[in-house]
Formats: sequence, structure tokens, C-alpha cells
Amino acid sequence: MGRGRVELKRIENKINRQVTFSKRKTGLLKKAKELSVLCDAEVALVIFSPRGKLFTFPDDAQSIIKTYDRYRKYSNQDGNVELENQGWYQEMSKLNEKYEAVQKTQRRLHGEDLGPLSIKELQILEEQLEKALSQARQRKTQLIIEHVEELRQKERHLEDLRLKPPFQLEPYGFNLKASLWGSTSTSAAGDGSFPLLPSQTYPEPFLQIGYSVQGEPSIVPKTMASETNFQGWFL
Amino acid sequence: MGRGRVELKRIENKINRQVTFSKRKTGLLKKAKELSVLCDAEVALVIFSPRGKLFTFPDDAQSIIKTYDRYRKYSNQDGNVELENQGWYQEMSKLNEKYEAVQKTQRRLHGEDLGPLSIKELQILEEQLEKALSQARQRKTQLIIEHVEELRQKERHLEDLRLKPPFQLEPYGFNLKASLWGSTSTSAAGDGSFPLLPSQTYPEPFLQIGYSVQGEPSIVPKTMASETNFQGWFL
DNA sequence: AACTATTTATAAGA
DNA sequence: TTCTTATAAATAGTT
Repeated sequence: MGRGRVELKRIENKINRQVTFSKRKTGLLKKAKELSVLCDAEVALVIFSPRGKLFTFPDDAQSIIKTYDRYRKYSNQDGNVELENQGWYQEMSKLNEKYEAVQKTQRRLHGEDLGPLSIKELQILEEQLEKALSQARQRKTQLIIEHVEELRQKERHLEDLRLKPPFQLEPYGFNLKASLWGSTSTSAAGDGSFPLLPSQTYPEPFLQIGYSVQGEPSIVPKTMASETNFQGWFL
Repeated sequence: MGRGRVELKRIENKINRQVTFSKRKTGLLKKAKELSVLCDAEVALVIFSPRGKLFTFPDDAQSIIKTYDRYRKYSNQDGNVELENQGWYQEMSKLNEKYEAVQKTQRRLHGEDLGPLSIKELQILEEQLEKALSQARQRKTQLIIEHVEELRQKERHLEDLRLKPPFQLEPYGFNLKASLWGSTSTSAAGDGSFPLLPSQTYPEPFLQIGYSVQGEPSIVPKTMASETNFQGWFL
């Protein structure tokens, strides 16, 4: 790749060698990255320049360690036992493994990387997510109830003020209420229906579900039903 | 370097990815060798294919280990042993922080530790969970459809056998079917109302599912009328 | 560090 | 997988 062929042999000219090193090092790192990204491969590349300077791909120590670890396990042959057993190395290695494991679970809890899961595993994941969703909603409901109660008290207080002292007032309560929801309510209800509820999924049959929960509990599983709807509040 | 540009992004087509891996792996190993020879550099390259196969340059373990050791010493470069561990300590520290952060998120994705979250945060969490749930269900649906198709083919095959050769047969298909669902289907319906997967509950409409998929594709919406409910299949 | 003439690597296709 | 071929990339030698 260039003007003239290159023999596979140490470049004698020092300057030249240095320049070539610099260029090829860049190229090699680039290609290492490409391979890892394009083909989803695990790659670790460590380069020491003739002057002893270090370059790696990837550039974080963690990944290098991880890959080396895997290499060591794979080839099942330990070279340097005394060095391997250094405390930090071991700990780091273990921690790294734990971290990877948690990350993997995490991705699945985000609905990613589901490819390798079996139906049974997906089922379990689904149950976990449902449970979590239910708990999140339950907690939210609780907070909302608290807020509402708070607002009621403020309102009452303001009412008292309005009725008693001759001071001027603003409809303070409305602002408070508005700030409760903030501009957050993106997701579930861009249509402004009811931001807390899974409006895409149950945009309008929502109330019907509510009914059936009471009248016909068998249609909607307990978990999903209970905390999900706030009927009590406006019925 | 080939016909058409390539963006730096995982190749989706599996076959293609495999082929590209093979080619590029060869190229990368070659270039690693060239760099080490031409420029008198110390190079260690470790590659794991997506399938977990190992490739290295150089190919002798001694060299890899040696370079890795040098790498570790280099990272700890500070002379005395006290300080030597500092580099690792910092890495460790960072890793630990990341680990804990991920764990924290994890707990929330499991519906635990929701106390400190605001309504807004709960809202976001809820959306994440809904999305994940939807994706898990989508994937499950896909797998199920694949399984159903598989079963139908087996059934067809068995039917052929029954009609043609004079061999004795067992109702093999039923066993297959049972093993598909396993004894897992606990989940959302502790009350036994709607076990998400209509197995025990709907043992027999099973084949109808197959039919509606083919004969009336519009009943089961592409994305997810399908995700959440399987009604379309037995209505 | 930039520039090119060439060599290499490789994406697609067979 | 391997071979072929058209092209994209890398880079040796030069400025």
C-alpha cells in the first residue's frame, strides 16, 4: 500500500521505522476497532513502540483485563502464577465479572438483547417486569395521594385566608397543581388524556378495564389491575 | 476496501458478519505481524470471534503473557510497590462506582428502593419498564409463532407418515407441545385467570392459532396488539 | 503534517 | 470455504 513493495523485515532506517510505526499503529488500532464493532468480536490489542510507549485497543484497562482473563481461561495454561495472584489483579478481575453480569441483566430489564433467551426465560423476565411495574405504579400512586392531600390542605388554608383577613389572594393552588405534573408527561399521553396511565396500550378501554376488575376480576390479572388504575378517585 | 463503503456499525446479517469477521481477522493478524516485524514493536493481539473462538498474534502463549505482563507493569509505572497499586486502585475504584451505580438502577428496575424517587422519576421508570415489557412480549410472541410453525410442520410430516407407510405411530405431536410450555406458566395470574400463555387454559384452540396467523394475518397486528394480548388468536 | 501513486485489503458475487 | 473482481483504504515515498 504505497509506492513500492515492502519486505517483511525490520526497517533499518531509524527515522523511517519510527514514521512507519506511527502510521501503521494508527491503522492497526483502527482496524482492531472496526473488527470489534462490525463483527461483534472481542478484541484486545496491546502495542509497545520500540521506544517503549504503550498503545492499546480498547483504551480502557478494564476491557484489556477482561479479554486477557478470557484468554487465560480459554487457553487454560497459566504462565506466571506469582504475578497472576497479586491481590489487585484478582479482585479487579472478580469485580469486573460481577459488573459484566449485572450489566447483562440490566440490558434485559431494558428489553434489549433478548435474542438468546428461551420462551421460559422470557416468561420469567416478563413476570419480573410486571412486578416491578406494579410496584413503581403503586409507589407513584402513594406519592400522588400524598400530594393531593397536601394540596387539599393548602386549598383549605387559602380558603380560610380568603374568608377571614382582607388580604388579596391569587389562585395559588392551581400553580402548585400544575407543577406537580410538570412538563414530564411525555410518554403515555401525548394526547393529554391521563399521563400516568398506559394510554397507548389502553387508551380508551381504560375505564372498562376498571369495571371488569371489580365486576370480573378474572379478566385482568391482579397485579396489573390494582395499582394501575385510579378509578377510585374520579368515580 | 471493497465494493461500497462500510459504516462503522455492527453488521446485521449474520452470514455476512461471519464472513467479514473471517476476512478481517486474517487481515488484522497480518498487519499486527507486519507492525511488529517492520517496526520492531512488541504487539499482542487477542481476538475472540462472536462464537467464542480464539485467535492471537503472536500465536504462542508465552509472548502474549509476556506482553500482558509488561502492559500491567507499565500501567503501574511508578517505581515503588506502595504506589504501584495506586493505578489499579483507581481503576478499581472507578469500576466499583460503576458497579454500584448499575446495581442501584438494577434494583429500581426490579421495583425495589423506590422510596427516594420523585413522581417524575417514577414516571420515567414506569415508561422504561413498559417499553421493556413490550419488547419482551414481542420477542416471546415471535418465538411462539416460530414454535407453532415448527409444530405444524412436524404435524404435517407425521400426517404424511400416517397416511403413507404402514408403520405404527404415536401421537407424538402432543408430547412436543407439552414440552414447549413446560411447567413454568405461573406469573401474572395467581388466580389462574389469564396465564399469559394460553397453554393449559386453551389447549385445543392451539391449532387455530396457526390458522389465523396464515389465513388472517391482519387480525394479529404486526407489532403488538400482538405483544400484550393473544386474543386475536382465539377470537 | 500533507500529498499521491501504488499497493493492499476487502465487499460482493460466484 | 475459496476464488475473483471492482473498489475502497492504507500507506511508502515524497514535499
